[in-house]
Amino acid sequence: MTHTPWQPITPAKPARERKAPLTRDRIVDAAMELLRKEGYDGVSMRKVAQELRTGPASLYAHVANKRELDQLLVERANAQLSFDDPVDPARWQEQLKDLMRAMLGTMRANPGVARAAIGAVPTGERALRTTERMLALLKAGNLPDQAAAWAADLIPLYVTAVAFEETVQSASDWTAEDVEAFVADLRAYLASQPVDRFPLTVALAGPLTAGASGDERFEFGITVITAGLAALARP
Amino acid sequence: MTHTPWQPITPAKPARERKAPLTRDRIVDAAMELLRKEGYDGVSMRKVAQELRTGPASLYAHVANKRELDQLLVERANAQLSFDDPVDPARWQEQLKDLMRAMLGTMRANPGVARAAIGAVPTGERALRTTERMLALLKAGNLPDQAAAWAADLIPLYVTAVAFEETVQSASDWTAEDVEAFVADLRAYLASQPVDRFPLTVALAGPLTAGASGDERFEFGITVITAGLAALARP
DNA sequence: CCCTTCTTCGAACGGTGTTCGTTAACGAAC
DNA sequence: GTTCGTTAACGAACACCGTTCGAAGAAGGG
Repeated sequence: MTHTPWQPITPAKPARERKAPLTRDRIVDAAMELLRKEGYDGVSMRKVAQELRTGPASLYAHVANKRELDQLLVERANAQLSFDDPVDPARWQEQLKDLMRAMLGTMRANPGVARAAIGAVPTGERALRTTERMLALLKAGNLPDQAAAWAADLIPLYVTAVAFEETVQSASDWTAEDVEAFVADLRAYLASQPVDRFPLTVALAGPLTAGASGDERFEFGITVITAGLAALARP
Repeated sequence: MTHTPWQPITPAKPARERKAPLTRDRIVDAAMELLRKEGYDGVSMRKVAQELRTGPASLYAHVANKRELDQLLVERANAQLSFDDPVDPARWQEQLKDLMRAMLGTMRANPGVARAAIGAVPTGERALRTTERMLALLKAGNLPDQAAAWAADLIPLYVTAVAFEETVQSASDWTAEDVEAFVADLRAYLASQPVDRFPLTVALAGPLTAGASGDERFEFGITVITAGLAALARP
């Protein structure tokens, strides 16, 4: 209905322009940029493809699926971690805390990575370096093998969960003031509960909503975990 | 092309059949059933509506959006928790562990709830009861207010993260054998790493992959957390 | 009986991950 | 130098998703 008969059906030549070849790395680059710019939900196969001036189908020649791309993003973020100071058995607890802070740091620097990392067994080379470091610190703390191994599972789980919670909270377009207002609302809500049914919740409405945006909560968490691990150390 | 001229254009009467009125509860019921049957990804507004023999738009008169429905599901699952034995200061650590076990239990019984709960501040009435119970146990353990409050945040975070990891692992169609095979593969992968770069990872390949499907890992976690909290108790 | 208010819901919008089948490009073999 | 086979690129489509709009029916009050 739109083209006259003498026009060829195939529109002459799209003349596929010569462009830089698509590679895994270029895909991860583009995805990472998108992740930093727009968060996890901003990373879709379509947008990544568009960034590379192509269609979504082209990506599947280099990446199995979205989950694999997610894992590659986690791996890329993990690569930013580096452990300079050598393991010092006398300071293993502080060094372990430093490692957890660093892990949270990279996740904060790349918002959305936590969402991709949670519930994905990290098997990349970079993740292995982190695991190795963690195990070294735990063994320096004289933990039994099984305890060290399970701790190496527990720690990333906690750090990732914290980071994930943060990125959900600051999702999309919340400003610092929005968060503050939300926390204030929550505090008021808790304080307004019936005292006879929830006496402690009402009494602790303040502490419960304290340090929501700061690092104090996280510091508390890593203190608890480190202390708990130290309690398991062999004499 | 299908109806003859003398038929009226409008098909007489859709005669909207009289049906049980849609309510919040019926929607949550249907969603909960779907959640249990097909996991979190099986719960979509469309499928819930279909289960109720209506269209997705109908749900929005009773539920603000998907996030609210998720929270209602979490609330529903929380309602299954009950705390019968009174707080006993002498046994606060064991009682706290029991609470964590119960929380994980309800999340396991309703696969997908963890996914809905993670990163959502629980403000429902049932969630408050859990918080209250937790605070009571922590205060029984002589923890300072701020420590108790932050612990009441840390504990659900950990339990939810564990449950979420489990539901991702057992997502959709993995059988117990599949999980076992995956774990075996992972162990072999870890053991095959270069010894000079990852000595501990290689040496601990066994412990690292132990107890993946059992409760030992979780027991380890709650032991660490409880011990860490006990270390913060006021003298 | 009418008028208002609320519920229901078909249709559509703009997104998502993924697959299919065709087309273009390139390296090797003749 | 030309042909051939392999592979990367990609347009189009599929089957979904959450959400919105507007019209139609039901229900209640005056």
